[in-house]
Amino acid sequence: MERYNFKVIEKKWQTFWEKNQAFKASVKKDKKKFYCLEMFPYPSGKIHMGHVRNYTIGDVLARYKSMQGFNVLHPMGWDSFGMPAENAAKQNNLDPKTWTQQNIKTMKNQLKQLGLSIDWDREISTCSDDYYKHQQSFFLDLLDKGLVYRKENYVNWDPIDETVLANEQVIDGKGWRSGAVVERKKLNQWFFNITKFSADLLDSLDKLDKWPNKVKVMQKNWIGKSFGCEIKFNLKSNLPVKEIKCFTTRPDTLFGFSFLALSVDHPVSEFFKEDKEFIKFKNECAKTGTTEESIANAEKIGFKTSIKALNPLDATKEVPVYFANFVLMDYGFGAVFGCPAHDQRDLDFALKYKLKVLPVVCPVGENSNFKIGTEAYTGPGKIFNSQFLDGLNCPDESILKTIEILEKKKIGKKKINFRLKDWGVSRQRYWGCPIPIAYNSKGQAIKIPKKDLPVKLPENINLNVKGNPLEHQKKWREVTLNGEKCHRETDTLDTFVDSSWYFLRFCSSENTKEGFNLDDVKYWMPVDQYIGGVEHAILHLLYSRFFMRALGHNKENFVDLEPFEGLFTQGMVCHETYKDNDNNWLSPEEVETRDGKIFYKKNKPSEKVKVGSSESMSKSKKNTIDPENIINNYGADAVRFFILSDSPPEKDIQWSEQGMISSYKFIQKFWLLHKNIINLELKNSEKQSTDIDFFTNQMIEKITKNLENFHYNVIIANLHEIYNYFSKNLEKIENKSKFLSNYEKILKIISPVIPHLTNECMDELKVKDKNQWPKVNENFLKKDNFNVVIQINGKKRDLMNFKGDISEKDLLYEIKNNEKISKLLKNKEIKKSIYIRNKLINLII
RNA sequence: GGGCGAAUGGCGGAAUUGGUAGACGCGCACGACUCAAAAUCGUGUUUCGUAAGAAGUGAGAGUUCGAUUCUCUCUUCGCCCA
Repeated sequence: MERYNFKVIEKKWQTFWEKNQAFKASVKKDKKKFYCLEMFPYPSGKIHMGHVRNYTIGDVLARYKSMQGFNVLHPMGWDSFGMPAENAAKQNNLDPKTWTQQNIKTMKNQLKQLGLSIDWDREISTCSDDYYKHQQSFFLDLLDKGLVYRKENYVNWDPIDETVLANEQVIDGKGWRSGAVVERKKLNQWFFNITKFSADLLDSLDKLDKWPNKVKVMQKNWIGKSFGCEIKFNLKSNLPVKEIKCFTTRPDTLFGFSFLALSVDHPVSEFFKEDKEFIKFKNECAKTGTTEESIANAEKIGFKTSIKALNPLDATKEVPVYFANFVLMDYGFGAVFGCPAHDQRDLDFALKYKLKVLPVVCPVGENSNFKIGTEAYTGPGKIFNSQFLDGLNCPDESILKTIEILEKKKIGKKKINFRLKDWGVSRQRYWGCPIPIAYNSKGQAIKIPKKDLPVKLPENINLNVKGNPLEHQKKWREVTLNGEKCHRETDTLDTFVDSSWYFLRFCSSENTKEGFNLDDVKYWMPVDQYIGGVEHAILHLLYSRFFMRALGHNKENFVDLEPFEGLFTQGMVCHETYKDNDNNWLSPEEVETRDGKIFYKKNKPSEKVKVGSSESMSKSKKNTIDPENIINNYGADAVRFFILSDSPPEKDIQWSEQGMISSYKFIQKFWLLHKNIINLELKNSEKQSTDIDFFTNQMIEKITKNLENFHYNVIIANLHEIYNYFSKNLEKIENKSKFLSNYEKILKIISPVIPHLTNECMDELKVKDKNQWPKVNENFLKKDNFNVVIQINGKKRDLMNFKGDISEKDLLYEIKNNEKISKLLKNKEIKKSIYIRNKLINLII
């Protein structure tokens, strides 16, 4: 019998789909739409297994929804600006554009080999000026709306990459790519005013009921709403500044106030800028970094000033004012009041500088002698040592009551504070979207007129220079605006900007005039199902949510503001890691398994290899498997089948060569089964049992349900069940046409997973409506007979087959004839029986 | 330190308005075919026990006729935030 030649057949169908524009999407107002989107890839060279998993999951869904009659939009594009292109181009003396385009070509070809149902006519690439000119236009719109502004700000500066890093690009105080110790530097930066929408971004999370809870919680924490109070502190000093504002969530601990700590960037620091000791201290602080994490882990240090602060509730008490490294200028007011007894950070500081520690919250079971040692008390209790606040229940009553008092005395007011900061979008890099701004001789920022967009990136320039290569492009920088000589902004936009609206662009990717057409967007948006890695849970998703609001801001009837109605975060693809004796990573190709142990393949075949834990595939650990090799060896259907098989899609999956081979065998086996089926020579006897109808309809129901719930790994198990059932029952077939009509339905319901094989099979069967999801025939879901579990005292004792809906009385009668059960019931009285129709009976004796 | 989640055979995992635990696959064992091997096919595979039977879903308790599923306490692991 002929083997299944996946190379020929997969190519055949991929060509067929392309020629027939099988996946081309267009607006059809009378049809219900389904927008299925997977996070678009960065064109880094070749696709990796993570892409295979992501896009297979999306493709199965897109094909299924299309078969269900939805008008499906399933596009793909390239997140093609970013540092890797610039770095690679530097190394290989190439233009980033050339490098990127080559990669796109390679990866597009690889994706096509997977047989994805993508509308390639809508392909976009963020580094193309067709795309970024609209982004520049949006930038100007947002500027007009007051949602973009420029300010001087401290940034995380990566001295190796010579660029500004976002807080989340700083890990343990080091650059996420270079590993360099991050410094603080003051630069003029462009900001998106994301904090304007803090409250809405937070509150709207509740509406996203098709998002994983985990992601919503992460966003919630990130936005970080806290309820508290802003308090005015009077100062005693010979400086002109007489008061300072603080934000606190614990105003009720005000009587435990023993120092005031300011950020080194606080306006008050202006009066110290000549002070050598202060400058030294400030430089010391610069080493701490700016992330909350690095600040939390760093040793708390302070610089004592001669200023005193008065306790706003009792002006007879004064405390020292410090500058401290743990206070951030961009949270609250850059000043915190220290209450060491009830805050660990404040306590560490107070102990170090020998400041007073007065407890004001007394835990239940303690008395007024309660003392604080080296651990702050943050739990509940009763307020004491606090004059008129004494006796209040902490925290519920005490916080509100204190705010009330402070408001009455006009020294404080209720305030809601967010942790979220505005989004700094300036990057000192070449390979990004140019910011459509120029500066005149006075340094004023002037908008590039929309008619002059795009501001194109200069091409083929020398990248091997210090700092931002664009700064060296004298000619490019020159521009005349309103008759005035100006020079262009040389910073480019953070690439997260590119990906914050690409889903809108897909709706009308061919529109050259606007970024998107409002009617198209109204039809296609929101994305019904968005699929991607959980690593984008915060930034990309939050920025995209911001963009919808920013673009829609002041615009009536824009679209529902949430871009992604459904979100699914898939797990990573993992593989064991291997090292040689010198701790160098080894790739899976360099090792082999013999007698359950792992050895070198080549140079030292008798020496064992150190096997490490299984981790997500990464080039640095060399534990990657190249999808292209796998597709070439086993075919796209087999890869799709395997990548869905072993684990639920939301969890990590373990790459397994054995599993891959067994998936390949399944495709081959199924083809043989198919050939056996179509070659059956049977009469159409009337005798055929309805067994196969039951099987088929139950399978349709099961697979439909599993598709709806993303239980794709269970669908693979269902496919095995289907194979097992058909191969075992082939000989029993008596009515071929009935059999084939069931088989047809089966081919359809498995086609989203293995589309090439099933399309070929359906073609041979001359199936007409291949792209239609079969309906369940309810008659074949209800069985005539049921296996009823017989329990005695809750323990399963036997299984008996009865007609459906048999009465309890009849059933008990039948049970008594059961030898096994009657033995157990002998001389016993049945005190009670619980009967669950068609399922179970439990006899209590 | 806080939040969220998870824990089921040798392994990946399945089963939810509380009702047959271990679907399906991998691995393993035995058998068939073969001079032999691979491939393929068949049978078996939670543990203990020859068996009858008993135990069994991280540990312990609770609710219930009945708990992998619900409640509480604990342990371990993962992720996020600090």
